Amino acid sequence: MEKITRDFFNDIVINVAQGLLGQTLVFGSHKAMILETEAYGGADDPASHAFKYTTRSRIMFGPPGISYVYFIYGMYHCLNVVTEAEGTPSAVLIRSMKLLTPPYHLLDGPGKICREIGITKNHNGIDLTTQNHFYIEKGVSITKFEKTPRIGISKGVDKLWRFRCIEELN
DNA sequence: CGCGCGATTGTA
DNA sequence: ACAATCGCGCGT
Repeated sequence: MEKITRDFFNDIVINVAQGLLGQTLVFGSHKAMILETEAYGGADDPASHAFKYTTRSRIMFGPPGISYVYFIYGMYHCLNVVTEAEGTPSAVLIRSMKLLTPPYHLLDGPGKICREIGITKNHNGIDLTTQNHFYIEKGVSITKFEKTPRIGISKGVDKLWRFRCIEELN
């Protein structure tokens, strides 16, 4: 299959968030189709970790195509992919996927995704465009998806930056 | 160094 | 509606 290149991620974050729907995440022996994403920006987005530059968010200020994995609520990890040019902070949070490898079920929620396939902070800062065990490959074309406010945030609720496939959800 | 909170989830 | 659970970010 065809690995997605840096050019794809070097685009405005909402384009990448939409474009990732239907693509396939490869992580070791696991494969899964991306069904739901959220876009997070920089100084213009108070909901984003990159609203300010910190030791944690600095990865979002770096080059596109790099993984951003953070630990939250004392027990969950969340997987993102950095987008836009270096110096323009943004990332796409992967919220739900359908496993294409056993046990083939729906991974509905960013914490569940990382728990099930074993993504941790050890996988933070990895260049997904140069790896052979952790990358995103071209999947199916998605036409029907909805745009809604992002989940679990208190600021920036006005932005419709959550993208979710309408079918495929079973 | 101490403290409050969070891009979540499972249970009640 | 709420507890679990702890690293991060910020103030002192």
